[in-house]
Amino acid sequence: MEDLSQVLRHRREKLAALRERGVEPFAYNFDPTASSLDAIAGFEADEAAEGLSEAGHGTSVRVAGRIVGWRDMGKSVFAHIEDRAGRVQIYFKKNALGDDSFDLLGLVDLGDWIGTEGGTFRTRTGEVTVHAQSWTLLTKSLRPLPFGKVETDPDTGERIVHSGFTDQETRYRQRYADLAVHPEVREAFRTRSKIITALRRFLDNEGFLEVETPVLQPLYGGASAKPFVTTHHALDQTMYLRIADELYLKRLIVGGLDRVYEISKDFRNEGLSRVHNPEFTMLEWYQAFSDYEDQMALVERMVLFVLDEVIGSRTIRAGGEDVTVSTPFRRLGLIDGLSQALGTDVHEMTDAALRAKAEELKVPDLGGAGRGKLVDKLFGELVEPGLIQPTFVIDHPKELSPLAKPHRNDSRLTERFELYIGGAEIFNAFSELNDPIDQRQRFEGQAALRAAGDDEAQPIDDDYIRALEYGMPPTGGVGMGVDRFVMMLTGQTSIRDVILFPILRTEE
RNA sequence: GACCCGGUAGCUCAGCUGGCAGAGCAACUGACUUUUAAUCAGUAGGUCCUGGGUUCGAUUCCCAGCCGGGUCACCA
Repeated sequence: MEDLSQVLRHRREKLAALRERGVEPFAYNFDPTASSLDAIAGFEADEAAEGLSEAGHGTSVRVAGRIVGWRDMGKSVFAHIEDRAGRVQIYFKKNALGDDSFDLLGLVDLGDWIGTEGGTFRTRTGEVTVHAQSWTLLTKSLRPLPFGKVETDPDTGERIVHSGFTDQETRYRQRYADLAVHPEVREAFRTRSKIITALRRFLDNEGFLEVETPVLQPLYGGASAKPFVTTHHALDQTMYLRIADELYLKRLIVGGLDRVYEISKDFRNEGLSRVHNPEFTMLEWYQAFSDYEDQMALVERMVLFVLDEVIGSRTIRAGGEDVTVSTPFRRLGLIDGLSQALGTDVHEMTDAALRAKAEELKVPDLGGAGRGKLVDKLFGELVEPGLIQPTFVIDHPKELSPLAKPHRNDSRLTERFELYIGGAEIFNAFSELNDPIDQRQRFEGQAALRAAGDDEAQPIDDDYIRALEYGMPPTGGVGMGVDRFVMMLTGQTSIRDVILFPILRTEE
């Protein structure tokens, strides 16, 4: 006999007892006629139409679900089952089921899946309930789920959970158990799915084509990040998991697919945090003939569309404040914002003065940061945390943006924006650099940084240059961190709460 | 990577200054045919994260490690 804990042993014993009595504990199928909530709604409709039987029963239903509540009264049992729609109470009565069927209920546990059929009725306390005429075990659960006791506050109707399942580590490692006992977690991931569907619908309506580009790439690019590296054996070739989709999508613009988007898993070999998971979901789109101004307008429409379609409110909880989203979003030049914060025109400051300011503020990890990086660090320190209301931060220094087009009015800057909401960066976009000669120079600048030890500088992609040489029309492009977008819309504060299976160290 | 907090029954947690390991819920046995945190009576259940050390004796103190959470750093 396996060395099982007492609770697991009891379940195995019940499994054996079921088989002894000729019951298959792992059934093959069941055919419900209604969801839990449909069963309740059906009864209420019958009741309103005065269509109940003399016994007070509505239409008979077949429902199936996981047992989440069990109150044994001796010769009757009240249980709750839960399915995708919600929960409904089942009433098992000995003289309605017969002795054999009723006695088998003794081998049922919380967490088992069952199907049942019967008429619906309203109990003395008013709850619409299925009066079981028959029931069947669909799956025996051999491991107890960590259900809390659920109480409904009689005054407020609020759901109070006692002794619930709260250990973060176990909830992430055993997401199946977390989902099984937490309807609100299931709901959060349904919302995530709806948000992604809404994003797709929005872009489809705008005439974009959804495409798929390589996850395994011979050369990575499109962002500054360390990649995961692997080997393809047959080709005997080093491959990288993509860190961004950008360069492949822009190749498609060159090819004449002039509005494309991709929703992808990207991978960055970096640390984990509340807002970083090494594997994360990115949405990128590229639109020919548009610039970053056009894309700011598109992003505004997109955010409102998703809020209206999915959340049903334009007020969300972000960065610890209620944020009411209204367009147009505020625009703030990165240099202007920093100049205001410093009380000095940044353009007038020497590199040494910027560095001195950064050191004064104890900005960490300055290293050999150049002017652009200093400006960016100072902005991040002084301005970013206050960007709670939706704000486009625009016109970043050139050296920070090797794939962005030079600003039409200021060659030191690029046409770029990042959208901040709740203090978090969620969108990043440019007027895309399409001059292949300039692009090669930018790549070479990156190569120099790389040679100087910056392992996140972007490698030179000759094939991408070749594509640009054929001619890429003026193009606006946007990248969005989907996980962070979902966090923002749903008020979650950890990225792990919007990713079903976040990365954790392996057990043992 | 640094710092702080945590790891005890299936779950949620208590365990004082080192002295036989505790509760609630879940489980098990019994009672109960409209209950809903059902109720009542009883029973069982432990690698106190791991490995060392100190001690007559360690869940407790010390050291090292593992795993998680948080903060910071990194990640434009």
